[in-house]
Amino acid sequence: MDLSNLNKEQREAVITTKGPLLILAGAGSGKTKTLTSRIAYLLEEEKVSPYEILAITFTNKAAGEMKERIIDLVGFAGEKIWAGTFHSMCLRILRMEIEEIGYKPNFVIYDETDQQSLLKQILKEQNLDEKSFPPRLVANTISNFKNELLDPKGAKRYINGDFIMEKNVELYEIYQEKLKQNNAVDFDDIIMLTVQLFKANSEILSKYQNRFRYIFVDEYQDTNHAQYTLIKLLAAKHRNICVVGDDDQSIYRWRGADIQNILNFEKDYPDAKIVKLEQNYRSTQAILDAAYSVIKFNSERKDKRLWTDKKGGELIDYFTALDEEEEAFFVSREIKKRVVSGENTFADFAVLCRTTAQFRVIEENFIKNGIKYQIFGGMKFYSRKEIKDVLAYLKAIANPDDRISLARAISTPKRGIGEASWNKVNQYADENNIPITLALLDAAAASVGAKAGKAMVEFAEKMVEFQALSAEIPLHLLLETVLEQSGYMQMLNEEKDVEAMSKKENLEEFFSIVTAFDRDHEPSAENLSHFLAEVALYTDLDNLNDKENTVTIMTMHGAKGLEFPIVFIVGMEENIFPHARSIASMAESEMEEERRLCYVALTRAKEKVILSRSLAHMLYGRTNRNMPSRFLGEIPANLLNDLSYRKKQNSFSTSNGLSHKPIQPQNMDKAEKFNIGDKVAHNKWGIGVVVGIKGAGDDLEYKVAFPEQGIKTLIAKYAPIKRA
DNA sequence: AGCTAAAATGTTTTT
DNA sequence: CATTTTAGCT
Repeated sequence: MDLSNLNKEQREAVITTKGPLLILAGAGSGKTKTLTSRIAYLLEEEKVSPYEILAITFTNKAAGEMKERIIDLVGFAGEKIWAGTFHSMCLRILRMEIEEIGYKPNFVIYDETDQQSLLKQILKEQNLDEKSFPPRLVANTISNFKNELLDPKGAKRYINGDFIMEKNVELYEIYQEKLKQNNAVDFDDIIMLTVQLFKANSEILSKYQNRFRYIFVDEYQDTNHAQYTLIKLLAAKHRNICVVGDDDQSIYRWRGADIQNILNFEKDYPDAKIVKLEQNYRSTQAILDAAYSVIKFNSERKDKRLWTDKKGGELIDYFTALDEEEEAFFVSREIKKRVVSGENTFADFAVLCRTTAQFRVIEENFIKNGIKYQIFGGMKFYSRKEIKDVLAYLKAIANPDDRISLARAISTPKRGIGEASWNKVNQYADENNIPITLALLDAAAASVGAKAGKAMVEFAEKMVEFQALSAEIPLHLLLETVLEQSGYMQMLNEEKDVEAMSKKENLEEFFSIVTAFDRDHEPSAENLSHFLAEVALYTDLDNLNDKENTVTIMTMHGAKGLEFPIVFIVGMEENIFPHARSIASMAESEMEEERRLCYVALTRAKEKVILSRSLAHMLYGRTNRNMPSRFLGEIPANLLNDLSYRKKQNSFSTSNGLSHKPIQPQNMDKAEKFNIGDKVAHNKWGIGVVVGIKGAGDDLEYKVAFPEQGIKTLIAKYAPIKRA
């Protein structure tokens, strides 16, 4: 196999096929290329079967891309490797083996909303009020336990006489029982239960240990204890484990990621080989210098510095706006300028935000300015109300024990069944130890009122019918039947507002997703569960479409592993970035995580970074004023280019009176006048001839004929053209 | 039970 | 400011 396109370190990583290997890969150091080459090398040179390879990536999209690249290198065999996220891999195992630990194979996955509903219900039953036990916090505590592989028993050790913690552990215990009763698992269970399964049954563990002779884990710095243990168990037999990571890019410690996993790799595997990839192929020297100048303020890191052949590069632009509207306008203007001049296309840009709440202003401004964009993160498609409603039906069909989904389905549309009646049937089911569906059919015996009782029986009978259908007819037909016969469609048709219209559109889209699934799956109960699991693990990051010519708007977290020619980072303000919570926490470690996030954001850029902030900021209906982000101050002034037209102004002296002056275009003074027939030189397209002139002043446009590209329309004030 | 209107509350980051 | 939760009414 030809390895000549790899550098020395990359090649070393590729040909070290036996034993533990740690690849410390800096941002943009060709990590994916190295990983895919290494897998291709195993397949081609060492004749390893693709079935023996497990590759764990951070998103399903990354897994798909990795597979594609491997297929490019070695052909169809690449299709057969196991590649996916921790969650998708564990789910695949659980689907086959979960009965071993007392769940049924048709289990469903609870998302945060389902989790929240369950917790609220438990709090009510326990007479604990939500003020002292905010469900969010309880869920968080439980999540932390699970990430540490602590079951309720194990969690007791952490009470230490703390009343709140004691209650939290009690709640955890009940929550876990209820999940099992509902035959449901939450996100963290997916990992924890797989570990429990492996620990409970050595035969099953051996099966997978034997199978996976070669294991890869990407983004190892962001694995938590449960994931770490899982990999350690799986790799124990063959010990051919290759992990890739960068401590400077660890940005998920808030959800349990443990940096020690990467730092202790050498302790876990004393014979580990370590390869460092420090040459950066992505960014210019200016960007790397800026990124380094920020990250070097962290004390909790191994010092290292990326280098590149791409000397120089453009300075980091920096703009101060009056308010977020103007900040968004600035972004639009900069993008438009470069697109109209022909230097870039929309797809070259990303706008990175610290929080999803910042998306809206940007989005609205993009719409106003006709900038095409895609948004990743924020409100997910599958968490929309109408989608969650139909999913509740499907989940209850797949798993009749799922009372959370059943409760949602039974009350949408309204059937005259209220909380009181619902509680009665639940109690009746528990007391007689019968499935909830049977209890519903026997509503009268549960002493539910006549009207509500009749509705319950009707509902339950329908659900039983749907269940029978689910194994026989394709999903899209099942969906259609459910929407019709449950009265859901009728309910939507009666709502005549705009909302209802958009709900219907979303359901249409869901319908086509389901139809697409049907194309390569036979109707069966298993495939319904399979579909629901796919939906549960779906993130819109997986849908990132780089073929569309659009600007990408996303969080900095979402941008991990991606790259763009030009990156905007908006909201460079204290309290936004770094986030107010990490400032308030006083823990230096939280600030260091923000700083790593800044490092990740900066190193996404290939050619240019454009930072911005605004002087006034709206939060909860009040105007706030934030200081410039400390990270701005950490970038040396000689790397920054201040674009602000009011740069001499003090940040706090601009309260009132300042009107929105139009922003002056940067190269106004340079704009030359041309006539038809003049020869002009364009930065990107070379020499062309002016063949048309339209408009005047700021709107002056030239039509220029280029030999290669044909006739292009250029806005005079932005176009990078000179007389030739 | 279920609607409407008033009141309260809240934002990191995500598999 | 938005969105969600609750109280009060029918």
